[in-house]
Amino acid sequence: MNIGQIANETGLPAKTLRYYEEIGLIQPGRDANGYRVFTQADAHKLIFLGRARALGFSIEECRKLLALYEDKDRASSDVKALAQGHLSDIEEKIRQLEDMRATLSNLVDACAGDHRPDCPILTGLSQN
Amino acid sequence: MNIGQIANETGLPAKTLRYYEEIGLIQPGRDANGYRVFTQADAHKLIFLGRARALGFSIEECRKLLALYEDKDRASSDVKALAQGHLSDIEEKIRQLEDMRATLSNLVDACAGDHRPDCPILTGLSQN
DNA sequence: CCTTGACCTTCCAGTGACTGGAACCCTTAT
DNA sequence: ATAAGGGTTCCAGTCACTGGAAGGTCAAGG
Repeated sequence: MNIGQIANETGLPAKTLRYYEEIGLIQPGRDANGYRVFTQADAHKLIFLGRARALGFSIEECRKLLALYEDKDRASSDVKALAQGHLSDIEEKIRQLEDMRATLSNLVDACAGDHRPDCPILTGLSQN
Repeated sequence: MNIGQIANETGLPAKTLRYYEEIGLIQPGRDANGYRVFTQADAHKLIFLGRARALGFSIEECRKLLALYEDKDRASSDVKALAQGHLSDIEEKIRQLEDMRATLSNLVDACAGDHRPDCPILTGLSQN
């Protein structure tokens, strides 16, 4: 399959597939005309990658997940540790965003939002 | 004040202050020796910026906030609109992260995490 | 007077994970 | 012959810094 077809099948942009090859996540073959040739195994791998990325795993984490996935002798504890680490990261980010939301929504609620210049949002950002 | 002192006072790294000058957020003066000279007004502005950045406003949003802050004829509705837009972004990000957390924590919970290779996390990422 | 150390300066490169665009090649249909 | 719709490479840009190199400035100590 050519890059366009695999892009369709996996939902990943062709640009991304080229990038993944460049950084060594995938190794598609080449046709006589220089076009990349993707197998069904590549498609499978790419769907795996797409899912992992959608769960917020970094590329390097994806690389490790892929290695574990392909290592039939892995210990599931290794996978679990990686996933739990990432889960902690996500939870930390959620906490930070919730802090921001709390502060910001207080400021927004306090602001009249009319034609007058007085604004608790601005004074909240500048004061104290 | 020199850059080091202002960095101390505002909690922002000197590198960041130079960057903020480069992109036109601040315009410190210069001493005869070429050193940047910061006033108390600069410090005030930088603290404002630091707070806005800590609330997740982008640099461009900060630029607008600063302009509104310095425009004594602004309408508070303009500030509120900006802040509400950002608040929506934050809430959207929280939603996405919570989705990730839900999926990921299901997978993690399903994984035994022992020496055996069977791993619901990997199968969850690869299947269907 | 010289040196040391702590400042400061500029400029360049790298981060992560793509994304856009230019310039060009290949294939098929008209 | 040409046009459309694939594909290729390579370079630049994104965002908000951050690290580092090479060098200038300043105050204190020997």
